[in-house]
Amino acid sequence: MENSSHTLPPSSLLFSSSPQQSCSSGRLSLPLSPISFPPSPTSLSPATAESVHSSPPMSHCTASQCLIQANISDQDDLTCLNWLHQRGNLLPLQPLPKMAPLPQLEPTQPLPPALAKPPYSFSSLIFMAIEDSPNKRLPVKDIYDWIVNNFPYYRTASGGWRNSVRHNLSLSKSFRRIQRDKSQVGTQSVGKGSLWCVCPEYRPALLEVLRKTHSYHSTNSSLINKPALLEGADYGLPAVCDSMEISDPLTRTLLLSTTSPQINADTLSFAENPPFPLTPDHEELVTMDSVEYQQEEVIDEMEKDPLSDSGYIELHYYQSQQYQYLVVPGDTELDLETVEILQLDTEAQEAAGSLLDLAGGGY
DNA sequence: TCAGCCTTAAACAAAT
DNA sequence: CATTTGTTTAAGGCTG
Repeated sequence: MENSSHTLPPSSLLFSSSPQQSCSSGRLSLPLSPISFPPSPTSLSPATAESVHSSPPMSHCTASQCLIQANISDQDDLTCLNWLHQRGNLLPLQPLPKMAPLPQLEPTQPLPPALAKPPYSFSSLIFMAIEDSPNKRLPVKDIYDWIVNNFPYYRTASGGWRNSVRHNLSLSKSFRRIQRDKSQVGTQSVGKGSLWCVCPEYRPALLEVLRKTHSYHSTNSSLINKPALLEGADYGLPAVCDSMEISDPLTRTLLLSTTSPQINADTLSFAENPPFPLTPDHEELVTMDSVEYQQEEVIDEMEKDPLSDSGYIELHYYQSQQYQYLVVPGDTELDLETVEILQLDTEAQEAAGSLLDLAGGGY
């Protein structure tokens, strides 16, 4: 197994993703406050904000959903940009005034990372944008906005990249177009075009690409082209360690995910509250309110996770520029004190290691 | 060399 | 009518 020290920095604890875990189960008792998860619809247009409030009521939720919910409740204003200010190391991403003059650089002066082209492919950018949305679906315009807001390079780039975004959406099998809910015509602006989401079956691959790109560029400082949200954070989670804040979408995308689609927290939230019917046919357009969703079908399509029946869960965290995880018994009371104990518990680490070996290794 | 992936550009149609 | 959105084709660069 590689890169898994099985030590867990308590304050960088993220989430387990056992299907059985839910906020209402009481088994996850993370002292997560104050959570300052970005409300995500930061850059959303009013048309998209509509979809935020159209989320189905959650009788129970996944850890990530609880986080998001907790935050949304604190920030009703969907245009609130406070989360961007909540980390001192987000200067390049601070919401610049729309017409803010960009720094004038000498011709020979290298571009600061925030203004250099990000290393991420358009597919990855789109993926991150969609993943960072509350309902995992965005219209094209909001994908543009997300990219611009998170990667200042595109603020000044010629408009051709938007064409590339649309080109990617259309051409890539990873993304699926879904119709907006037309039932709200007359009450709110429906907006132009469709919503785009990530095809669940391609999500693991997209995550893997993101991980590889992230890992490569985080270990090659000369090639640094960090997403603005991570600027100054060394791709790590120092802010998380300090305050349990997870402010950047890339980190959230990576850390709230696991290698297994079945126990992926976002996938679970998606499966529990699908914003639209899933069909294997990429060409098919469906309305979001017309088809009953069958969770079992999605689960069946997913690869069986070796840990799913083991009674163990995965904890994902970031340490030493590596994404690592620890496997602990599923009924562990996951407060920080317990985590600290686990960190010192070599027996648990050995158990985790053997389980991980069984599960097929780490990152 | 080749295939595959990605980016960029462009043209066009449809929707708003 | 202008703009946005979505699709398609083509070409070139990069990489394994």
